[in-house]
Amino acid sequence: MKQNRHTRQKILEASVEVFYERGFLGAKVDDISNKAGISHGTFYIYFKNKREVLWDLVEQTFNILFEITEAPWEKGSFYNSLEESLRGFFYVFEKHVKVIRCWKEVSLTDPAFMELWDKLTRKITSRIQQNIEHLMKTSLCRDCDPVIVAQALSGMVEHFAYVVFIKGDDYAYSLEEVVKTLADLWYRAIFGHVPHF
Amino acid sequence: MKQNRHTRQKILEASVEVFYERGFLGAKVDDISNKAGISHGTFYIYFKNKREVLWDLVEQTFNILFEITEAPWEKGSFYNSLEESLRGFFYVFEKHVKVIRCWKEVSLTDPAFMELWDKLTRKITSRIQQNIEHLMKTSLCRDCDPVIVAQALSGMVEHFAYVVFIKGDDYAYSLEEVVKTLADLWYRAIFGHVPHF
Amino acid sequence: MKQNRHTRQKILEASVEVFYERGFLGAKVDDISNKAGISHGTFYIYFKNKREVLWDLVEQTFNILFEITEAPWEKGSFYNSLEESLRGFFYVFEKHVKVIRCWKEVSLTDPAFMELWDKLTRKITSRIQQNIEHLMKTSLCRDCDPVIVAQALSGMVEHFAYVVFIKGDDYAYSLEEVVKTLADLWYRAIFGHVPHF
Amino acid sequence: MKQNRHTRQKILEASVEVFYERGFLGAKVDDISNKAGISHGTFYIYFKNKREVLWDLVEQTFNILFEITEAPWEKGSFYNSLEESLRGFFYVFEKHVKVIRCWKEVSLTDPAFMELWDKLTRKITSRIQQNIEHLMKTSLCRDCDPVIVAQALSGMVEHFAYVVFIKGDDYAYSLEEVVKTLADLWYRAIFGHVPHF
DNA sequence: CATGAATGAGCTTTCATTCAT
DNA sequence: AATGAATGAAAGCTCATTCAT
Repeated sequence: MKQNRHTRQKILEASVEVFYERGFLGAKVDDISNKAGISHGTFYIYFKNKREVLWDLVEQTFNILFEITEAPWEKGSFYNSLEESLRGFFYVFEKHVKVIRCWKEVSLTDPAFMELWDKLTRKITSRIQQNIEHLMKTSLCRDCDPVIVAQALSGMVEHFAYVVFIKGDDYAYSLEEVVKTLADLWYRAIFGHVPHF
Repeated sequence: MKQNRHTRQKILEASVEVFYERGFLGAKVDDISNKAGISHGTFYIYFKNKREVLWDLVEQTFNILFEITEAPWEKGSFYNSLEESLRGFFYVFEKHVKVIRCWKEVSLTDPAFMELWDKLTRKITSRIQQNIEHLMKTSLCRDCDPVIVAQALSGMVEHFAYVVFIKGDDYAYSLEEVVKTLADLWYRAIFGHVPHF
Repeated sequence: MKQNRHTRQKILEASVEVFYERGFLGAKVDDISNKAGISHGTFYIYFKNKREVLWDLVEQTFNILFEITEAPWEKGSFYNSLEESLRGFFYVFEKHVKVIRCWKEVSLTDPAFMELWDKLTRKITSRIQQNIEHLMKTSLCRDCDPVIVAQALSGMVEHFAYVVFIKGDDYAYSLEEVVKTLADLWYRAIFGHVPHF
Repeated sequence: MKQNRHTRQKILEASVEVFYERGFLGAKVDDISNKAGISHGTFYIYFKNKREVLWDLVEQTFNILFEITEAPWEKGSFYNSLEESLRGFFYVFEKHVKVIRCWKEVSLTDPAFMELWDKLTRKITSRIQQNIEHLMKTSLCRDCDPVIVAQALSGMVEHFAYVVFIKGDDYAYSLEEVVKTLADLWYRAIFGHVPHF
């Protein structure tokens, strides 16, 4: 039973690497079992096929990401909360970037994965949107379509995470500086003036 | 000869659709030739394999996108230029979104496609970056790392284009409103105050 | 009509070269029509397929080789006749070596070609055999199985022709010396003593 | 593991037959796997393609043939040694004739196979050549170009082996008589007189 | 006659999946 | 549970041959 769980874990870990190196469609079950140090046939005891493996990985990632979006917004200033949120997002994104990349790859053709991604995205953007709507009500924020703004700002961050963690761009970004700059851009984009700390 | 060009064109057009529906790796040459209304063998008269077809499509798209980034920045106000640029970008992106999606899919595993995408991205962000650096010199813009800002803002737009044109989100965005909102966000993010028209 | 014959000839000539370069099975009709400077379809006006082309070439070669084996044995000494025969054989073999090589290649799997080659071989060896039998009757030749001897000696010559003309061995053979040496070997093998000129 | 070796062996054995029946280029992997009693896919577990199968077979044959040319020349009389050598050669040749035929077929178009054949041929002829040169020094042999003679005599034997084992000529040769006759021809060709036993 | 685009049968090769051990 | 040899469906690709112009 312990062995069981251990082997399953080995397959999951190996899959992350193989999916990342070759892409989901390019990954062969053989690559995975080799990397996991198990025989080809053993793979099929634990998973029906490689899609099930990815589904498992993606569900784990989904749950973690979904959870952090529910973390209560920090009490302090909006700017500090924003910065903290971004820092947290980048931290989790980095840890799961290999799975996320694969998730998005498969979403292009597999509706179930797409659905899950959308669910997460909707959660995130709707939260930002609510925040903006709240700020608009209290007149702190410029008037604009909160849906579009939420989409745009979350997109900006997600896109940046991709660039930083996946492409490993020539320009070596200091993560702290990125967080600070993105928070600045976000803040100003909404409030339309420079924050006074 | 005329027939020639016609068949080649039919293959290219069919490929765009098949690649979009099934993804590049999921697309079979048979699907393409069926959709193009030609026999299996004919495909191979015109292209070595499906990668060559995508390369052809991507090169066309690259050239168009590369060209529009060289269009001189409009004389008028910065805000108007920005809006016009975004409008132009969305227009072209929409026309080529199917190829672009595939391009990015393949870039995950094929360095040549990645290289071409990077070349485009670098061109776009470096242009934005120069613009920001110029604005910073004339003190119109807040002090910040121009590289990160360029990356973030172009990412915001690119990401939005994806959402609008590929996912066809439930929320039916008015393109004009999107352009206006993104221009606003962009403008405020840089200048840190509301534009006076 | 003249055009006709001319085109046919071009195909035959091109085929010889292509068959030689790529082997019969490796030769594509496209290679032949390209080398002949005609269109792909034109080939099929003149020949049913590439086998027919080779058959035509082989028949020509067969007729020439068959004919020279009927040339009357020279009046003079046996040794001189032998030398002259070998010289003649090498001369013709060189001119037709490309076709012959292909002929033998195809004979491995195509009975008709094999049959034709055998017919030639039987003719040649039976002639040698008769010669030997005649010499044996007149007691000039050592006693031995004329069939085996004929086979062996003709084989020796044919094999050498292959080496000289096809492989282009490192060792640059002087054709005259080869003829002389082979005639010597042949002569001594039969008569069992050195010839007195 | 035992199964493993067994299947590989079955493929090799089936290949010999199929290559012989259809020629190398005419042989289909399907023919081989059918004859071996395995599925199509299994073939590719053991060999990359049919060329690799032939290469394996040819290497085995090469090693055996190469080895026997290194067998020390028998102590006794030259004639007896010669006879024994020819007998040995015919014996091995017969066992491997199917592979040899294929080897020569492929050599026409595949340089690697040609190279290996040449290596063998050079070894054989150079050994004969040395033998002749030695005999010439001790004045036992007539003066002649040892290279040409070696080439010619080895060619005579090789050619005969082909005729006897591949074509299965109408004339049923007694192998013993062939060996004796070829030894006679060889001996007299070199020494120029009849041997006294 | 000449053309060359189009065809499709036929072959090669890969790899997810099964199953006897 | 674990193994890994065997399977065969599903692509990929080639090229001899046809046929409308």
